[in-house]
Amino acid sequence: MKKTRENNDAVCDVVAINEEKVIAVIKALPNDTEIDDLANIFKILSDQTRLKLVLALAKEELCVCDLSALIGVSVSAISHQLRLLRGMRIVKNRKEGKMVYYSLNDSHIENIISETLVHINE
Amino acid sequence: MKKTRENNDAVCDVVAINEEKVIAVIKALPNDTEIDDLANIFKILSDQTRLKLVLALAKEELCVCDLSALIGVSVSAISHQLRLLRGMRIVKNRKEGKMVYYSLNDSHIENIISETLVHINE
DNA sequence: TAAACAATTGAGCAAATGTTCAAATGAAAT
DNA sequence: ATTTCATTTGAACATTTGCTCAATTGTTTA
Repeated sequence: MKKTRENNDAVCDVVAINEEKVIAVIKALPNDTEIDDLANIFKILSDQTRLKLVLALAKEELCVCDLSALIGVSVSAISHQLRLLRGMRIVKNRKEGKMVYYSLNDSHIENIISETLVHINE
Repeated sequence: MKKTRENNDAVCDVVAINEEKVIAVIKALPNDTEIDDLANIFKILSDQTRLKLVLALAKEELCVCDLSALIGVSVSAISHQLRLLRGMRIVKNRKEGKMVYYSLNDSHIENIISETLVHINE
């Protein structure tokens, strides 16, 4: 029951259970930047509100107020989430008087979602 | 400055800025279950550790210890995340003595990821 | 049988997340 | 000019998340 340290840590005691395999896999993996980008795209789509925003805007250009009614979430919450989507250049907006109209700025996102829908309905 | 309620809530004061549009979009959206499933898939891929697990297991069957070394996260943390991935049937495992080998249980996931990689490298 | 060890599990904790609330901004209408 | 209203913004808050730590399980080895 020694507890010097390193009891449950990253590296297992066996020097290398499959060092070659591990190294080969590491080399085959996307690089850190790509993995980071991947995770960020999945993260932005992982919230129901944001996902619905993207799905809706893929169909129609809509104002914040409409989006709020459509999704059933407060205008404020919608606005906060739109900000994040704008930050990732997934949506863009256009002002018309008091109103702000949002639309999709990224057709690839639709492909990602439809690919995932295929997966779900398999 | 009336604060009866409903000041900042879901529905804007204008009776229907674009009721038809909104209703049309609602009808065009995936149903609630599908949206929920979509969000859950994106959520499970939105964490770097889990994403790396999936990417690694897409290349090779690996034991928990190897995965821990490969990703650089404690065995315990890896095990916790593998549990979630197992829960979503994204990975499966196989026991061999003390060791547990994990592999991908879902080829669709690879398509989703590669579709997203295309998007990133555009 | 006891010791070793890969893996799992549950509790605890700090950080991140999504919402609400209240106030601010900016454009249109009176 | 003042009011109205769509939208934005920042702070506060509760919840969720992913990790560590310690203990446990189950299998192999001595």
